[in-house]
Amino acid sequence: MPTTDRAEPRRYLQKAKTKLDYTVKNGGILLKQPDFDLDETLDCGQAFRWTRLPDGGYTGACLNTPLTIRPAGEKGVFLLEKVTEQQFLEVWADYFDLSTDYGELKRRFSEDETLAKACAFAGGIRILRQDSWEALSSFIISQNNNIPRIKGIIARLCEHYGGYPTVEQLSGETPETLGFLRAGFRAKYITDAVSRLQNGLDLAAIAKLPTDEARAALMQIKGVGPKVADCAMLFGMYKLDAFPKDVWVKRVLAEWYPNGLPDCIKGAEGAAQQYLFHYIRNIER
DNA sequence: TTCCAGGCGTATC
DNA sequence: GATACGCATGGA
Repeated sequence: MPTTDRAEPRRYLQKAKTKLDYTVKNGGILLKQPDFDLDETLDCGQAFRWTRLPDGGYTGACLNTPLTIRPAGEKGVFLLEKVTEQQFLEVWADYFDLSTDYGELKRRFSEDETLAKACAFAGGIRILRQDSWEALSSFIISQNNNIPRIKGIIARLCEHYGGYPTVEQLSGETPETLGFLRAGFRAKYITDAVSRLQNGLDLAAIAKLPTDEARAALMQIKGVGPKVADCAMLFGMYKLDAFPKDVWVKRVLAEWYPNGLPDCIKGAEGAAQQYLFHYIRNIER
């Protein structure tokens, strides 16, 4: 699928608030971005198609635009291989949310003592701006499931269709014909989402709704509850105020915020959620 | 073997 | 609205 299928291309060019620091080099892009860590961003349960390479690089894709990105020596410097400047600006600067100042976000969050620790623990987390359908379908598959198996199901899905399937490509499938995914009870949720998206439900339109209305619209789909809806909104519609409450975040709330979340995260609850999610998942095991 | 996983639908009160 | 339970599959 061509990159023009992304819902809001050229967002970086339209809405840049921070200076992009990059150079064109060796047929790729050398990116300098201090608030960015590949493990913390690409292997933290936001997206399920990135594979870690022996040197700490990652290979994966946004819809069907592939990428290999590697650490380029010093900390905070990365090489995006075989990427033109135009593709970098139109796809990857947006996908990696390079127009958002995470340094400023972390300073704001760090007014809160627990969040200060979470931000210091993994300061290289960024919110990936994924395709809305890819994020929605991925998180439908994620429910009551573990990350290695989620990756396996999505890998089988992409292998079968020769890339991430569109709603159109899935329109003829039934839970039975999707048996090759070994997705269990989630297969019928995928086909229900496909059916509704082919019959009026419109992700691009939902993305423009206020968060509460968007959540209600997404929850019409069978198998989409509050948590999956918020993940679809946070990772697939860049609604930073979405706050997915999974088992880990429920532990965060019970153990650290029995009296509610601090005001310093207002408007960026989803980003704060990622720091807290990663923190509790990695210190309690 | 048993427990559990980035939950949700359904039944029941 | 709250709580209890089943659910497909397979990693640990």
